[in-house]
Amino acid sequence: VWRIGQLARMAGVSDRTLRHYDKIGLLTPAAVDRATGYRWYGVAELTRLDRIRGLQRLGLSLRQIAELVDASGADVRQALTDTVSTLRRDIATLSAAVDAAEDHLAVETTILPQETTVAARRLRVRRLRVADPAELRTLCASTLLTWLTGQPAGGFAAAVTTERGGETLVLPTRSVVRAHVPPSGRVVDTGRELFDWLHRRRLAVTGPTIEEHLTDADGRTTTVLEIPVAAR
Amino acid sequence: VWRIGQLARMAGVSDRTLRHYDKIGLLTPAAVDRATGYRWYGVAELTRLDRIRGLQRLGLSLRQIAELVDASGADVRQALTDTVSTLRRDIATLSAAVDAAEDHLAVETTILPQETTVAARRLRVRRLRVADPAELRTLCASTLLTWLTGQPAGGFAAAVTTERGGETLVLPTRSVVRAHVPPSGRVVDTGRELFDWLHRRRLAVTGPTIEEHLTDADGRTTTVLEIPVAAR
DNA sequence: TTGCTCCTCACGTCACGTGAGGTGGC
DNA sequence: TTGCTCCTCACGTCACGTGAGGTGGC
Repeated sequence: VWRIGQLARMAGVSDRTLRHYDKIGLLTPAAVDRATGYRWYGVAELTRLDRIRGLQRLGLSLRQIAELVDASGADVRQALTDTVSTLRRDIATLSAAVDAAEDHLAVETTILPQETTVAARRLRVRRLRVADPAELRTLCASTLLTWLTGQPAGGFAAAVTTERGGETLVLPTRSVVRAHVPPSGRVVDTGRELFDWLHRRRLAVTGPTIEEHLTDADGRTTTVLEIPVAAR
Repeated sequence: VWRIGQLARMAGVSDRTLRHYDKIGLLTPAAVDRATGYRWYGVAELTRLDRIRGLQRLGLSLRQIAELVDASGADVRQALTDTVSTLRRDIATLSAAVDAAEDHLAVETTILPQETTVAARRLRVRRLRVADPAELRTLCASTLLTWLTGQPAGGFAAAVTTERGGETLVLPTRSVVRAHVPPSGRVVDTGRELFDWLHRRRLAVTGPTIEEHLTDADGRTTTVLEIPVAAR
């Protein structure tokens, strides 16, 4: 009684959508002209299409809808409960991106810190005290630890890894925030930006900052900062 | 200096991800062994990968990142501003689905109303007054109009379409809420559920409800209710 | 020799949009 | 004859995940 375009206009969908539903077996025309391939739809198909679109507005996928379109209200409820959880997770993921983007827009920085969990780690270190941040550059071990919770000011505790002697330091599995020092950047500046980043997110420093110096065969070098944190 | 699996572990991504970035030209290995095809990565690639992942956490697509990974902070800001808008729209879409789903879960109903805008429409009608909703069934025109803002109680105004005579009624382009009467349902019950639905969303009725009776060649029939609305 | 790691295809995901190239009905 | 509508492929979208089938290095 209706051709594909008429049904499409009535229901507010595209004809391509109806062909897609036909292809996946979700909405089969009442009849198909053998000679021309024209699809013909009736009231039953309009009703079914309205239900399909209604369920889709509730966030269900076509795969779920295919199982639910002829099911009971109870089955729909069950599926909806699951779907709402999924949707909330998706929203949380997008919201996290928006928050991170707006923070980055607001703060004139180039670092892009990452929150992650790292495995336990055992280090052999030699402890020392540093009077001024400039001294750190002279130490320049591959792995350098500092006990700071913000801007270095006055003397502070530090440690460098060592082959023999020293003491063994065990860092447990922990949440950390990690950032690379940009190619053009200085470690102290990056450290400051990173502490600022933590403060804006109300994260507390829970242990030593690790400063890892990496060098490859081409002599290229980079520095990674890693601060253990906990929500405050 | 590092093989694909080592870089992957350092950066917290899968080796498959690194092969994907190689394929799309986003992150090319420092060297590839001609004989074995093994990919080798150095510090420059680690730095680049960290930036790629950082930009990804801000919601940028790999296509955008490919253009921005070597760009200035200003270019990144511009792209982020655009992306935040897109992300907000996506969040709004998902939130609308969650809201609709939770409403449906809360309310023990089978209708799945749809908000849409419809074009202007011209009808030739004969007006009448109805004493009781039961009379509507006896009128049973293909298009029936009622002036109600909630449950029918006592007499109310109505109209039916007519071939000749009567008056011309012009309905302007308008926002409407539309719902199908379920196969097993009664029109009056569906009307009540639909008015409840409007009230929960704080929508006001702004004109006559249209009750459209559709019949096809197989004699199957359905009824569609359409109420013009405005935000309150 | 045995694990572990690496390699290259190539399909699948989700719901269609968008041509390309051709035909039916008024 | 001219629009309008319909048809069937078939690729593209997004960022990889997941086998299948085979090989390199300790």
